Amino acid sequence: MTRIATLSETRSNCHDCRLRSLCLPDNLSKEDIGELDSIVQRRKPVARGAYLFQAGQRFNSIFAVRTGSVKASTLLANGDEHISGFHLPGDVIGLDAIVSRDHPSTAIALESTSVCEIPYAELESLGDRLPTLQHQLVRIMSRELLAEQSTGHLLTRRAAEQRLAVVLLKFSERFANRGLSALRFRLPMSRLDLGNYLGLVPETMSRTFRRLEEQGLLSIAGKEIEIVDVCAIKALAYGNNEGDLAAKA
Amino acid sequence: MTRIATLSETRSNCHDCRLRSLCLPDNLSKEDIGELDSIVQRRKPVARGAYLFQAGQRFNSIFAVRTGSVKASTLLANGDEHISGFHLPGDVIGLDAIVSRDHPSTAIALESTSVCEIPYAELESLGDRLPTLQHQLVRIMSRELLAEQSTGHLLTRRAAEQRLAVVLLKFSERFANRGLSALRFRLPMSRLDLGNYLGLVPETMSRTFRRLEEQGLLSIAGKEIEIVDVCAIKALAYGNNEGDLAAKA
DNA sequence: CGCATCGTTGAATGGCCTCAAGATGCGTGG
DNA sequence: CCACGCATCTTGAGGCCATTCAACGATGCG
Repeated sequence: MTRIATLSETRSNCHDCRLRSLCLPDNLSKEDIGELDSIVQRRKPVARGAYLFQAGQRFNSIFAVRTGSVKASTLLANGDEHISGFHLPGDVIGLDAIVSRDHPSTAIALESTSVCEIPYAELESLGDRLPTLQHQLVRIMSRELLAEQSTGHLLTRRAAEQRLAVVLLKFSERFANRGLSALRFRLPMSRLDLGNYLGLVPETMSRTFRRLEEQGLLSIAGKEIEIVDVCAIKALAYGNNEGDLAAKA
Repeated sequence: MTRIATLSETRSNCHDCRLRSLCLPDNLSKEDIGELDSIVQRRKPVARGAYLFQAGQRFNSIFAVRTGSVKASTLLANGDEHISGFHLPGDVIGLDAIVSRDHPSTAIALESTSVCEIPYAELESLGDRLPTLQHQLVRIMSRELLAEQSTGHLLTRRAAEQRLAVVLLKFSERFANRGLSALRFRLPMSRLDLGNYLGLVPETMSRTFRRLEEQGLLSIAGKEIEIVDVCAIKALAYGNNEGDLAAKA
């Protein structure tokens, strides 16, 4: 809200952004980045719990997370919230709305979060002139599709411990891609939200975290997670899962 | 394998394709469709059980399903197969490979299946000249992303009956989009594959199908499915799920 | 017609959900 | 700085449902 903070936010640009390589400017020339930069809108941070956009709302822009984190959720017919994913800095949000006129899901900041807003009509026009930018948009969508597939269904089957192991490894990888530690990180969401995402109730989340800590695989302090035994976690997530279902001989 | 069948296949083109509106040619001018058509390769059908491509294989082309059906699967570290999705005529396959050099998953024909192969390098070049084609590619990827999100996690939570109800409604919708009946259709995959996709063992699949039939919601004859009570199925899938977990007051 | 894959049916085990209650943490206001 | 209130998190006991194990029936293909 202060003038100075707003200024320091707006002063930033794509070229100096340390998340550039994850985002739309990747592979672009210096001049092209300047053109992209001119259509990017940087606003003041979104407060914890505030909406970036709501489901059903008209789609106008995609958003790139600069700092903070965001959860994507939909409201089920019975009133339950269903969380479809979490977004970290460098992620691009709203790509699932391009095909329709409206946002299919709601985006809520998990903490104070600053985003770059990119009006889609202008991005599309710019892409018509800058093939490299267009290709990068397609690459980012392909990346999202890949991530969605690999997580979406690794969570369908498998026991609670395995689901948790998978999602922790996914976050570990994502933090590592952003230059942060792969073994010590802070999960930005509550246990309730993470459980919602995994299809587990909070009680099971609590018990499962405790079990993994007792087995010496994790060290937990609130939202701070330390992966103590990476090999064991990986084996649990992807490896020989004797407790798995549909085991083929 | 016969000469005539091959000829009748190769004779087809994008402009006459009845799946045009679901696929890349949608929104394109007649001339642009001709340009797209010139880079599309139509080969003889892929036999049941044969690979379109395998995980790890170099990515060169995307594929559009013309007739038949395809399952996408990955091999887990323990040797289990994990099915990440099913593709019907009009679907575009391989979009998740654009970001990397290699295919992340394997595509296997569930029946005799004919596809259009579209070399991606040529599509990209063509897209640089034809903005409408480029936009359509982005729209298709957005559509896939949306579908992946909505199915991927509706299956995470929920009981067996609800998972089955959700997936049957998804197929119903997809068949309807292709001009087929929304209430009577033939599932192209085995119960084992469908169970794998849903994270349920074959025994549970069998029992769940039978239970829905006994309740008068379905009529089943092998792979042929008839949805008898659509409302009840929808209520089960999305509605008031008292047996659901994480119910919020 | 024989074999292999797929599908079905029946018990028993185990894991996750439900319900209930207490503990912890954190932001707010006194 | 402390007290309060609320949301989040934890812990315990019990029940339900999907998996497991085992065996049989159906189907389809050579």
